[in-house]
Amino acid sequence: MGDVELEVAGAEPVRRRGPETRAQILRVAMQLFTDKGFEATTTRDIANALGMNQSSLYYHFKSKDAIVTSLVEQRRHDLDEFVSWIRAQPRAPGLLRTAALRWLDQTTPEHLHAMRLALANPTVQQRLVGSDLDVRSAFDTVVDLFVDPETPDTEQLLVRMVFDTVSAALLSAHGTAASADAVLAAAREASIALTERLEPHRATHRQS
Amino acid sequence: MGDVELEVAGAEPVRRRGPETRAQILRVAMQLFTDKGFEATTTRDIANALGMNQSSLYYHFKSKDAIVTSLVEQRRHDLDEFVSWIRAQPRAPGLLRTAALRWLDQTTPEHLHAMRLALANPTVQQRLVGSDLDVRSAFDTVVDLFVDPETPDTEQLLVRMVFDTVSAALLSAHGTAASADAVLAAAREASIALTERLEPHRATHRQS
DNA sequence: GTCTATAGGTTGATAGAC
DNA sequence: GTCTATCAACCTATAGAC
Repeated sequence: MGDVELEVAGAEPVRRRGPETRAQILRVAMQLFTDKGFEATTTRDIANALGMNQSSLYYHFKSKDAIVTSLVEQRRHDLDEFVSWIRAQPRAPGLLRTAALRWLDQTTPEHLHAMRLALANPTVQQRLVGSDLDVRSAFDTVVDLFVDPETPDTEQLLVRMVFDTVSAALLSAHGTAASADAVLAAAREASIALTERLEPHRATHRQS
Repeated sequence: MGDVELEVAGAEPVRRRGPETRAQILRVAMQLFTDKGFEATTTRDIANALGMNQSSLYYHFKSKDAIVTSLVEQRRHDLDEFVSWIRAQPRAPGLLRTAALRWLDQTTPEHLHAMRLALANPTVQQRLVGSDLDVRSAFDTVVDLFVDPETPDTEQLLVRMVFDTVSAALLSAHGTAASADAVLAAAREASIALTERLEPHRATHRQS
């Protein structure tokens, strides 16, 4: 394989490493895991990108798994906050769109990185199913707010898709020159279009 | 890791293997690559699922890579057919939706399997970029029919998303009990909702 | 904190008998 | 066609010096 030794930090192998080596490892690992995938990225790759020895990583993390895990934790935390917020909202017509748009508004560039990482590593996510870091299970509770057991499967799925428009946009944008802003704007349009279909009775008043 | 030795064929390790061993290998490999990912699936996994020896695979395929490659080829072929069809269509208003729905109509269960495989193995797809089997490049030519260089990035991305609704639906459906039909129905709804936004002047006449 | 050295375990692939 | 045997390569992780 043409292993082209991806440039990671923007600079050469990081020469001067600040006091927060741990954070730098995470930054580099995030990039490599996203570009080459978790399994295809070796601990040597990460260490080399930082100009350090492979074994030195193990002073900061107890295993390769602990590195991804740490990366996922942050994302799971943000998600939990969103879930709390939405559970606290009164159920009102139009809440689906309101919630979806809020989810989009609070999506930072870091969130986008995290989503790219998740998209690039489905196996890692799958391995975390059932654990504290299971991302999908958090969304389940959100979806349940808008759906009851009698709701047709197709509609249940559409509700999920409303909250997954950012991932969908990232998927379609992959390999193109689309900016982060374009991705978010497209996701917003998609969320609006989908909710329009799920909550057609609108366009009149907006709740404060 | 709790390697639970996934049941693949529905039956125990395939006892009687027909004359088309090659096809069986492909079937099993498709399933394993989708469930565990290409890198995490060993040639031993594949062989065991078929009740044969690891080295025997190399009589039918020259390498592990050749197995995935063969899997991707079929999908690329179907895509090319769709591209030819759409290029032959006259450009008319509403073509975007017409094309998207046709794309959905011709989506067979096998296509869904192939898309699941692709979603589960982003790294494999990336490795194929630029080659004959690059799937995304085929879509580029489709998207170009509906977009010119001056089109805003956001709209370009939305057009891509119109053709990616099946992948998006599969992504959201992952881990749920949604059937293939529900996935396709949701994808259809999404395509309609998105094209409604991109081609708002409709709902009047439909071209024959 | 970072290094050298190395253990211990897999993995993809080949050689050759049957 | 399938098997046994085997290998070289590579990877994660640990031990211990500095």
